[in-house]
Amino acid sequence: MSPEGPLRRRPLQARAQERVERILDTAEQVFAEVGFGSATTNQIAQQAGTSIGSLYEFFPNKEALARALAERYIARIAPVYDALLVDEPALDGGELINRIVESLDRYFREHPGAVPLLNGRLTSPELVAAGERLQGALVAGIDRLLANRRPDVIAEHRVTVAAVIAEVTRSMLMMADQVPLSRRRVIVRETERLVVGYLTETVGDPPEASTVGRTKKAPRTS
Amino acid sequence: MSPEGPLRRRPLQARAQERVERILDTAEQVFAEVGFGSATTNQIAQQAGTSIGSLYEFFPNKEALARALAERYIARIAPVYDALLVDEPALDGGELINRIVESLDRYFREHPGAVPLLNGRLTSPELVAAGERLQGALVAGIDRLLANRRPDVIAEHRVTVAAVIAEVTRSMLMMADQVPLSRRRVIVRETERLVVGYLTETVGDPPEASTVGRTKKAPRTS
DNA sequence: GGCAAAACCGAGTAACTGCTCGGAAAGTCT
DNA sequence: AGACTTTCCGAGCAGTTACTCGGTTTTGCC
Repeated sequence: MSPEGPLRRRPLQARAQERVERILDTAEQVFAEVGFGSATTNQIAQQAGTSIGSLYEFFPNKEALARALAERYIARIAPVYDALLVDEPALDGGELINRIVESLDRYFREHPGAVPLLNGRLTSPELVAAGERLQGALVAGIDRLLANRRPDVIAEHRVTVAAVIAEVTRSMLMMADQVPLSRRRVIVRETERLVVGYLTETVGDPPEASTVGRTKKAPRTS
Repeated sequence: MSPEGPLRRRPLQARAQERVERILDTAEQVFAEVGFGSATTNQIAQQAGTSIGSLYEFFPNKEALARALAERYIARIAPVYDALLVDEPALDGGELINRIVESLDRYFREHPGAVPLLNGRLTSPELVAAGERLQGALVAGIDRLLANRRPDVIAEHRVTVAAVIAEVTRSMLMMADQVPLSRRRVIVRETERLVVGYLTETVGDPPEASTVGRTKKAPRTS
């Protein structure tokens, strides 16, 4: 689709590869700080401890920086998403939710660089698109899990529920990322409650394994 | 706090006032499209059908555009928030939630210009700060409502719950804003379910009016 | 060591940016 | 109409930006 790849020339030597990584790290940070538009390539190069010449040796232009950054994000995070979204029959619904939410939280805690991709504050269209693709993968994965566990729910409703869960999880985790660590745990737990409560309310699915006798129906809101 | 107001000179004649409004409208649009950093004052002026000279006649600099925009947002939306957050004893919990969510949704539908303030995609620090102030008001308001209705919940937990509800509502409404109108209604209804389900799960509060005898406690998860 | 390819550098350039300024035009008042 | 204020304009200035290019240094290989 894109006329040219993000890299003008592929770095062959280890030194150059490290340099490219360092440039991307810095770009990530600077973009997050001042936005894509206000970020300057000169500053990025300098802050990365290299020269603009070297930067442009590998990246054809400023936008390519964002594109390469997006690709790096996706490459790093995609496996995590995939692993997250395989069903594990041993777990009940609530435990499954806990696993998903907490795994995502742990990932973002350990890789804070991936946060900007989902917090919506990005300005480069490339990065925004990458974030949306990722979120789409999360929706699809949750939808698959739901289909597995709740074949009775009709597909149309199911995809809505999946989208809601994905969005809420994303938004809450981004919120958790902006508070001190002690509070972060609280928010993560609230996220789990939120999703569980929502599922109970919509799909009538209690987090416990099977029906325990409580036959409370979801309210008819017509 | 701010050394100078956002306007260099206040427009006195009607023509000038309209011009200022048109400049702000355009700035809003351009900021949303390309971000604050990449937006150029020349382009904003031209797209607003005026000249840079006129733009700088009223706005001392580019940042002042963002500041004025933020003030306009706040001035427009604050009354809505205030009206939203007064308790109405006639309504039960679920109805109250519905009122809040649907009023907010209606406001954003009728005033799409206010959306950027809360969707997090803004780049100017001024606008981000304004959005956060607004969100803070929502949290405080919900907290007040909760305190009214549920004096048994301890304050610390209550403010957490309020923050979660505010964040989730915000995030869902922003999501609703990006889909076609028919789907939008669906998302709004899901938002209500989400909040109701969450309240049931955490505070043990059913949307119905008062205690009906069920003394189910909030789950002890520690 | 010799040599070619890869990597690195940073002063320089063309283009663009935010913003000014002097003057023309439109509005208001008497 | 005349005088004064407000509004409008856009060429142009000083500073900045993305990006180039010629040359130097480093690396890999014989």
